[in-house]
Amino acid sequence: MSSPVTADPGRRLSSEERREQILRAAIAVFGARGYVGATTDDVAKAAGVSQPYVVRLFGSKESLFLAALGDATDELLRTFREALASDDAEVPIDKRIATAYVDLLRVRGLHQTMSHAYLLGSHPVIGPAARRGFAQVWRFFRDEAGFDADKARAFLAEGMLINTMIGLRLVDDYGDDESVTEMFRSCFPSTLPDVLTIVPRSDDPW
Amino acid sequence: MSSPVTADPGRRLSSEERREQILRAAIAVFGARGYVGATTDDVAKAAGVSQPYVVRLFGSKESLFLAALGDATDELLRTFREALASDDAEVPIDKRIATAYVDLLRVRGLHQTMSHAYLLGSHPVIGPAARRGFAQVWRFFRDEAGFDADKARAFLAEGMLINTMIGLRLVDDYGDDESVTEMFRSCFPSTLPDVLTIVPRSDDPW
DNA sequence: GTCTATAGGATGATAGAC
DNA sequence: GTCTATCATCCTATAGAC
Repeated sequence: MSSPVTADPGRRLSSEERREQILRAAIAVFGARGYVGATTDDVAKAAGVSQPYVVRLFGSKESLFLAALGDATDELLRTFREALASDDAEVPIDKRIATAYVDLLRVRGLHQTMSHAYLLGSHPVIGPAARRGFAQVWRFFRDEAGFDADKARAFLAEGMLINTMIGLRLVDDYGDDESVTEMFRSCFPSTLPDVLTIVPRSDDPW
Repeated sequence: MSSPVTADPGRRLSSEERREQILRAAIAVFGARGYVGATTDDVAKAAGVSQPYVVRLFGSKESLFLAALGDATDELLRTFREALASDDAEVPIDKRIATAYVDLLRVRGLHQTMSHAYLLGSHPVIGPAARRGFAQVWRFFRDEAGFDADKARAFLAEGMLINTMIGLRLVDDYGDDESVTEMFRSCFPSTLPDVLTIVPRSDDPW
């Protein structure tokens, strides 16, 4: 089936295992449909559980989204820190972080769940959480990676553009000309191996 | 009241005038809440008309969103072309376009309506429209402004970062430290006059 | 730990009057 | 050109059994 993260739907798991599983599904589903557009039933189906159980475990759709956003942000920062720590003298720091960011596309919906949150700044609950998460990333670049403000800004900007191209599902549907292909290529350095195999397509609902 | 675009709510207007008025409201509302999150009643209230009338004029919520997206994209390109044409030798092309982009923040929700659309790539109707609109902007940079691919990409990236900071409503609520203030400043060159007066705040619902 | 059944509240769209 | 009234659908959340 099309569920992105289902693992042995029939089994009885610990609450902790289920949480993880549902969070994965939530990131995929929220990423594709957004906070309001995604239903708790979408998430439940993707995780292979019932809709009321999702609500039961997380309390509300809002809490579920906050948990998914927190999880995505944590995973992003963890991956960045790994890239920073892997003291590969061959490859400069910024290059390693950029590669890590693109590799993270394997986690379906991660970039887009964050992007959706970043667009909801006027939401009374999600807004503040989104601002906190975004600030965490900024501080990583400044304090941990050692970028100056300009470098950090440029880096973040490229990241937001990547998120946009991913959200647009730009890969296989580029209207009536080739300029979009050029655009897409110029965003993903050709040195990166299999980008095209991990980028979500327009016919992929999640 | 809080309606962003209400003009003489009681008057009887031509269909064309009403369309314009409702489109303005739709851009503001969709920008703040997203395609799914915004209701046709939100738009109606912001425009000072009844909810069924909004649906009547545009056929459906989906068509209304497509119209709003098209309108926003048109206005963006028109503004860019104006900036390009104003042959001000003092200021280089890219600087003029950047300034025009920031000035467009006066049109509430314009940047964010586009950003929301760009996140809905897997939507069967909105996805293709969003890809077309984005490609139009890319082609403007390449074919009309004369940027090379690298320059166009960098420019687009900075734009997406600006959209993000606007969507986050980052201006007046920056959590627990000053790093966010720094981040915000580094995105908006201080040469720009009154950015802070036209940027939407976190307590502004639209 | 997990499900079925369902209440209750929006919300998009239609019918029809003025 | 514009409104009021209303239907039908969808969706979150709760109740309660196993």
